[in-house]
Amino acid sequence: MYTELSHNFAYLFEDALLKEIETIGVFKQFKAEDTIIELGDFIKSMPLLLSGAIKILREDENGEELVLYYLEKGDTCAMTLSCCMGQTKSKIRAVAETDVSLILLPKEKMTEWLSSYKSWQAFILESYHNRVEELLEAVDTIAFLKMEDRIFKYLKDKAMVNGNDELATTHKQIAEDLHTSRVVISRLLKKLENEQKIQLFRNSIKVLAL
DNA sequence: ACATTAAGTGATT
DNA sequence: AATCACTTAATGT
Repeated sequence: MYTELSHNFAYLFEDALLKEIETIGVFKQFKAEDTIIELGDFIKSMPLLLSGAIKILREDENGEELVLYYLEKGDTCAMTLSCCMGQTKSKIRAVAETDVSLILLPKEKMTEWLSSYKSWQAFILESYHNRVEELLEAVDTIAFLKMEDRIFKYLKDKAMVNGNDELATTHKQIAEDLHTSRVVISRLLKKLENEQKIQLFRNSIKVLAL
């Protein structure tokens, strides 16, 4: 675990902190599609992403959902940060996009290290900054982009975090992620295919214009 | 052979 | 962009 840890975080944290993370952190793995955080969960520890990607979704009481952004290696979850501070329930759902490995750190440590490690403080602030930026981008996408552009952006993002331009997904799933109907997705995907931007197959889509 | 799920399409709002 | 209604194609049992 230490090798994986230092591989991802050595440039961020000093040795003493890496050692602490190594002894205190709990290594965990998830398979693709596994739910990592459910809506309403109490957060008692914060994750450091070592590998894979996590999809962050907003969801209402009816199970209607909407993808906000993805987390990748070296990231941590901003929701976790604010939940650890305020003792509140999670307002988002986190689902493993790919196979994921991460380290869980108890929330007491995360606040304790804020004062004891400069590098930790910088990392937390930087993470907050990045998450806010991503949230704003998500808002812009929903507010200002037409559905057709949203789909294409979604496909590109998905290809990016998966490291694969062949996406194993269905029109129905895309519709759920973007919170629209399947028929709309099918139509616009067909249009994108005619524009030579993607190729459609049953249960998969190949993104051409990356 | 039959049922189920994924995807394509015209018409309407 | 959403919804309805219907068709076609692929896949599972």
